[in-house]
Amino acid sequence: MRSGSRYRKRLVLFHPHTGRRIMASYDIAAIEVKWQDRWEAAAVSRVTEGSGKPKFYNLQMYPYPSGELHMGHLRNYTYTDLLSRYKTMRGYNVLTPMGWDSFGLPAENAAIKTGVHPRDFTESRIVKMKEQLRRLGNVYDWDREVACHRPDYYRWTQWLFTRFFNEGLAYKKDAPVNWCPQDQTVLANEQVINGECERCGCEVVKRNLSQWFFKITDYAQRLLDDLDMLDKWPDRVRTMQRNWIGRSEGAQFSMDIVERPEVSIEVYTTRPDTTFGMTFVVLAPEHPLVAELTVGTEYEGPVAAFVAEVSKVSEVDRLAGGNDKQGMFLGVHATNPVNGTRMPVYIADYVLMGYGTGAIMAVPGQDQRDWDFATKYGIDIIRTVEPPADFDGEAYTGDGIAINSDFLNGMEMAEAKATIIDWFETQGKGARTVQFRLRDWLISRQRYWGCPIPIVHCGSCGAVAVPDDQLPVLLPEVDNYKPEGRSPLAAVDSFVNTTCPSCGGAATRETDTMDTFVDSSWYFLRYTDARNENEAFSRVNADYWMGIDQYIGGVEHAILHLLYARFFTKVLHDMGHVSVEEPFDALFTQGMIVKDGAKMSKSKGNVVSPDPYYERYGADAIRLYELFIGPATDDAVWNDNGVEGTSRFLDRIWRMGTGDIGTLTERAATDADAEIVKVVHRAVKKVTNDIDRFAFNTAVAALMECSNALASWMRSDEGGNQATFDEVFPMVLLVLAPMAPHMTHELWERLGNQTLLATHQWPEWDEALVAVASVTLVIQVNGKVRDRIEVPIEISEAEATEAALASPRVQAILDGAQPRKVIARPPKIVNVVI
RNA sequence: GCGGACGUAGCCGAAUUUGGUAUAGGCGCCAGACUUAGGAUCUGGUGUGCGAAAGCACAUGUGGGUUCGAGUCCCACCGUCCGCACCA
Repeated sequence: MRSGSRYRKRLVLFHPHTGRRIMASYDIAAIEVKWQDRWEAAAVSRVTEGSGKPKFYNLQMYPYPSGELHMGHLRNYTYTDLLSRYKTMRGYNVLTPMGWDSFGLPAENAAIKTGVHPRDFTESRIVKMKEQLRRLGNVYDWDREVACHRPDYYRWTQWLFTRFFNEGLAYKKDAPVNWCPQDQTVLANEQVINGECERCGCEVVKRNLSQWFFKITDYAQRLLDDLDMLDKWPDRVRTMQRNWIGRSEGAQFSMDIVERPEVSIEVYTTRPDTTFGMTFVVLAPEHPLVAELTVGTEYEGPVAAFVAEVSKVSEVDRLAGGNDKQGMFLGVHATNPVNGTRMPVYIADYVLMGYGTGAIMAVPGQDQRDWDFATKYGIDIIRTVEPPADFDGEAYTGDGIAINSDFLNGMEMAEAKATIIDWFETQGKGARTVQFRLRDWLISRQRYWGCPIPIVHCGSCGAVAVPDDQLPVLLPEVDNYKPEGRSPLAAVDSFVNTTCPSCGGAATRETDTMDTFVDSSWYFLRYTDARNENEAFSRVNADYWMGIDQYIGGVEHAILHLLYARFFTKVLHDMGHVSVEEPFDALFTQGMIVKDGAKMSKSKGNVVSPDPYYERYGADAIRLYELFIGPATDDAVWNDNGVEGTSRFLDRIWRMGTGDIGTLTERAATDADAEIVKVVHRAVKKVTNDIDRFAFNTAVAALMECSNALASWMRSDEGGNQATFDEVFPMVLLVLAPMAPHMTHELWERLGNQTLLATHQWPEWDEALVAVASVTLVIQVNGKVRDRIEVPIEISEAEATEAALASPRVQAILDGAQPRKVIARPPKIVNVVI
């Protein structure tokens, strides 16, 4: 890219001979600052709940305050501001707040490196980020700013935690959890991607630790069911959530152990119809019965060794084994409840303790995993579903007729399932059950820069919630931020040692902090009442603004944040704090900006800073290119020349508005004048419809086309009509304003308007002008375009046919012959078939 | 492996509603104008092949199909991306 401001350069350039200023120009920097000040002074985005207008809650996912915005980030911010300004002009009471997801590891890691307090680090970056958002021209209701690291916010995060705790929705338990050795903290399942830490990418290991969980599984069914209501969400995101929740229906039943009559094994299966085909039983290596069944036997030693071996292997490697399944016989047998068959009991690495009962009935005939294991260890295989005649696979998992299954024989899968479950239930041996893949949300973290968990551990009272009047539990100052397997808070004696709020005895504080996804699970509610000192938010305000009419963010949160926030909203609904059950009525997931084949990121070194573009082209041109770069849903490749293009377009609008293009005269309107009015009305309609469907790239294209037409009209020999220009040019400015607010505001003012453009109403188009009187009728012969004629739009089928056949081109091809068939679809097309 | 999305000029992309003018708009490129100069601005051109032109033929990943007509619908394949991945 070239350096130096084009606009500044133009300001000093004049034609050397004529003295005429040869370049339309304006001091873009001065105009930007001027209007940013005006918007602030006019408080265009400060809203109250008491407006008579319909409300519109416009929200983007609040960002981590990194301090450095790059072109990839700006796309998102441009969309939000565009929508904010557009909806305001459309007459809505628009809430567009902004805040900071300001707890988290970057600030803490910086503190470890440089010693600067995470709070100071974070606050300074917030200041920088706000400057950058202002520079882009974005307007927010800053009176509602929230930052989750500030005590006036996390006080209420803690308050919410204690509500969850009191309801039994927050609990502490010992469990094998995901431990990230790099970040020295535990992670939620949702934060482990293919066995790796979502943040740092290093391999996660399992550790048995006592951790805090939120009981999101209590809400699994509702979280699943209500996805159906979210019809303004991308299907993709809903599907991902459905899969993550992972509901399955089946049966649970127990089996007696032949050698140990006092012991029975519970199994869960989604294929109870295949129970007659069960030839062995498998326990997960971590299953509690493993030790019990082998203690004192010859199997005890080898099995213990095997279990130790398996637990050493990371989950990734364990799953990476694919078809090579490792297992071991336990020396005992189980009885198949449906036919009394005696079957060996194994442990195997392919059965997971965390799902179902941690034990399975193995049916190799109908399950490929069981097939693999059975063939490896020489176990019987019985088919109980008749495979299709042409089936040449191993296990057959599809639907079919039950065979070798006694009273199920001849039934199809669904009927067989229902029948056997009824049988289990009447025999009292088992029951119909539902399983979810979703696990409870692990929220404790062994890190400093997060919200302290407001719990006191008392020797006699157990875990006690910190009472409301003692909130917030402030983050203590620490000497060392470095995590060493436990929270840095644990090293602060004055923090740890306290008294029990319940009995007054000596007690210790919980030293873990919360996952930052807890903070972000309710911030949108705080925005509705951000300065409330007595409550997290008032129900009146929350009910006025919720649900969020448009939520914009990255698809990377499809499961994490979006699932947690839905969970929180449902809990708060159930507690009576808010009426809605779903927070986000409409969700839009925008694509990323890609450069050199990767998402822009500091670590990849492919970040494009907006600074030089601000210098040379200004905020409006950047915004416009962010909109124009491609479909909003798709990833887009950054093109250094793109801003040049949108800048040229803006420049043309500017020169048109300041009389530097063509001529305008006072005269009676001509056909060309009438036509340009139509062109503008059509553009207004298209821009409006395109914004409504998030097709910003085509909205910009429509305006470019419109401005090209305007310029040609003004440059034509007869020039443009002043009255016509005065009628249509402001319309163009108005619809361009949400995209390029600075320049349009300036021109709007220079055209003599007293009112602020930002609060002016959106222009209406006249359908009569949008409608076309005549169209091009395409005449095809055998599907190939052979002629085009102008016809009135209301042309009849007969007239169109006649006109087509009268075409000299068609006549020439027909050469006197009769067409076999004529298909007329007036006024668009006639196809003559010969 | 399973599921989903996508594949259009040199590049990014358009073709909304119901199958009906494929390639809008931008970038880039070529030529010209104004110029001491142009990296500004303006004018014209720009899918491929044949042709002086009119025009003709061929082009939406590949191959089939449905249809008067397919970028759009159906089938198979190739490629790219995303999600899930021993969840019983």
